Amino acid sequence: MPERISEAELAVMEVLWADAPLTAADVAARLGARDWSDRTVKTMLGRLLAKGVLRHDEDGRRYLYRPAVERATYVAGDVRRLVDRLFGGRAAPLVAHLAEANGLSDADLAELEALVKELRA
Amino acid sequence: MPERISEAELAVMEVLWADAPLTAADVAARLGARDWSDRTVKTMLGRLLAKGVLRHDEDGRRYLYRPAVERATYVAGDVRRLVDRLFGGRAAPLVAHLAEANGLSDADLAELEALVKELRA
DNA sequence: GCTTGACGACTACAGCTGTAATCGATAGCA
DNA sequence: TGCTATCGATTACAGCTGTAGTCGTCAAGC
Repeated sequence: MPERISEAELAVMEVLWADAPLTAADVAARLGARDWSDRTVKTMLGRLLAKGVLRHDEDGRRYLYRPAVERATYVAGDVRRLVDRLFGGRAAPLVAHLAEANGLSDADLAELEALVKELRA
Repeated sequence: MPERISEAELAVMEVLWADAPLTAADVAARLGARDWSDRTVKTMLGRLLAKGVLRHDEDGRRYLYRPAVERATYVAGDVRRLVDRLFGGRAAPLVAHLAEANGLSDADLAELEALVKELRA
């Protein structure tokens, strides 16, 4: 059962995937670009705890937060949802789409060629 | 400005991308698997009209609905959002992820190899 | 010791989403 | 011509999301 993480919640997760454990204040500080009130950050942390994708340990009177799911796990779930929703559950058409949409540079293609070669070996 | 389409709304769009124009009743009939009340289908159609992704023409006392955006356009936008959100805006890491996550079968890899070869030519 | 500031818990509220119900007009059948 | 089934328009309502504000407590400085 892959827990859904919303857009704003994801920003918080990214901070903690990059560095953990952190206090709520630390997280807020590292979300400078978003310019949220620290109240808002607290709300996000609370919701993420409720969803089970964050853990917290007591540190005196406050909490230290850290991810309870790995980024790769979340990413995999999200990609799978996209593939299921829009490409009939098959990855190959998505790759074809990326290629056709000019989403792949020459360098990407070279890299991809090497990757394919390796996987087929 | 790519209009967001929710999960349930997408089901309605898929019906109309597959065959249009259709009446509300037709759409409801083709959503059998979802088993929605036709009220619900009407709500979806109304919201999709408001979002500008559907058009309707009058047909006597009722409407005939058809898409105002192509499926490929919507898919491209959605894929781009995913790539931006989780892969730093670069498509190659997504492809690598798909490969590593065993999302690609042997047949997919063969197909992909041919595709890469063609694109690099 | 008393005050103030930090912290977590709880509450708020509007917009979106899923899932409908109700209302008013009308078209077709009896 | 009057009743009923149908259609679109409007309204409902709970849960999620973005974005906070309020409250009670406790710790640290004065």
